Amino acid sequence: MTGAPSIERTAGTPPFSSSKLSVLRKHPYFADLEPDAFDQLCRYAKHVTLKRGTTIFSKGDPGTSLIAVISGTVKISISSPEGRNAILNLIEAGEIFGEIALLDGLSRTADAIANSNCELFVIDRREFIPFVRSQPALAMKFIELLCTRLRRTSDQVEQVILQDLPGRLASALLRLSDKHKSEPQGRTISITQQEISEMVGMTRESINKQLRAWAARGWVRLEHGAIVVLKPETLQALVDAGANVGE
Amino acid sequence: MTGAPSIERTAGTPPFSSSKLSVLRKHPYFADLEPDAFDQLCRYAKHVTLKRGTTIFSKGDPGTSLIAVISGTVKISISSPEGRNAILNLIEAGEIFGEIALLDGLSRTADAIANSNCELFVIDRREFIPFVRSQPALAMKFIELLCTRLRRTSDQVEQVILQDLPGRLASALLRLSDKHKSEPQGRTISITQQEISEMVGMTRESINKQLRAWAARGWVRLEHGAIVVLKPETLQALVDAGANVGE
DNA sequence: AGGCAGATGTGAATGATTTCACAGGCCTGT
DNA sequence: ACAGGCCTGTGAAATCATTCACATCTGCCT
Repeated sequence: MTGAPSIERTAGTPPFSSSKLSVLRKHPYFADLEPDAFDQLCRYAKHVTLKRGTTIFSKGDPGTSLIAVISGTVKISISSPEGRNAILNLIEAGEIFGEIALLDGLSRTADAIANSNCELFVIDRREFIPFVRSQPALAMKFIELLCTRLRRTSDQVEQVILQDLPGRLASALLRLSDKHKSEPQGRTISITQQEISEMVGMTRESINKQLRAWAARGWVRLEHGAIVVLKPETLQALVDAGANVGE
Repeated sequence: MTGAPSIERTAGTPPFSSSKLSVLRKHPYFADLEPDAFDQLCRYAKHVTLKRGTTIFSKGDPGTSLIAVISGTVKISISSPEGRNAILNLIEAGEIFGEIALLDGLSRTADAIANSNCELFVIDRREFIPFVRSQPALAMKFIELLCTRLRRTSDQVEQVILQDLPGRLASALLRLSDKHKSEPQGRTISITQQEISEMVGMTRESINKQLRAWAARGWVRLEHGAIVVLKPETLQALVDAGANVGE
């Protein structure tokens, strides 16, 4: 919604603090990469900081870069002509996105928007492709990444087609809470009900009513801008059952 | 629904007629592979023939093989506990499937069932993985394949969430008819309405009513077990509009 | 402290799809 | 040639989710 040009064409900030790299270093995509290779990769990257709401790229843009999130979260979404929109994924610190267009050279399949203030690393295709050739292990890493994405997206199709509102909502909550389960705040998910509704593909009102019904039974607790999953097993059972078995 | 064991564990038929390979050879995945490499790949393959309805593998199975379709079509689908099921893809002669589990070594994400009598080539992971290492270009091919699949699946999510029945049906018809547009029978799609309903994720009855409405306007023609798309541009316009603009 | 923007909570009316219950048609196997 | 099994066609009733129209509530900015 901003009139700003795509991030990919703005000037980068060549030097960057190496401490920021630890977020990436820890992540599975890069963890078992040789130190040299990793450093070289970082040398190619542009460091970018941007404010919540900034468009990073839009569906249909020629996509020539891979982007890593250093801090903040990025929303991958699609919107219809009538203004409805669907959130396909939320990318958090340490994760990367934009790999499809990078790898096949075609246009971006969705919009990417900063969902909070963000710091990113942007790696251009021109520098990246030759680099991959010099590091065959990296190609394998990307194959794994693509497989993971494909599994996740297939799952989404499955759920949207086969499950009803309770099932879809439950599995969205479980997926989101699993992402953070090892962290101090436990199973608290920081997200608005509006955002959940766009991930699940149903209206905010419907989501709200379902969440309150579950809150009344003690399965979740609702906070302002957050949801705490209290009974993950119960929600999981709901997903496995496939439909309203006492929603 | 058959009690037969998974295809992957049945004995193959080592020798096979080389003429059958031309179906594969023509396809983009293998077209620009060196002849030697291609021949070697085929030597690893088991040739299997099976009848309509046979289960090739099921969701959750350990997936250790890549499968190429020589003739017939294979249905990739998922079913819910209540018996609803969703068709994710139809694989036709010359195409391959099962690559996700092959590449990441995890379990199969969906069921694969012979949708007609089929001839297949089955390549085992044990033989395949070393082969990929000896042919780095092949890894790139698989990255492309995965990207294609990911684009297609993302599109599906987008449509199921953002489009209504007419939009989803129209785009399913267009996708199916595009696959065969270069063939003699033109835009005739051989498929039952039941199958379409499972691809689109709505009931057969709803699909039937919509199709008849379009047939009355001359946008499609319905035959027994087939649909002819007469006005692809009109259907495309319907998809682009995003919703009922005179469905 | 005031006020606005974004987030949440609710009910009634509306609308889209599903469910259910059939009927006829077409093809295939025997 | 006939029987049974998939396909297709249709309408009425029931269900689920959306839309619409508000009322709070919270936090933040000034």
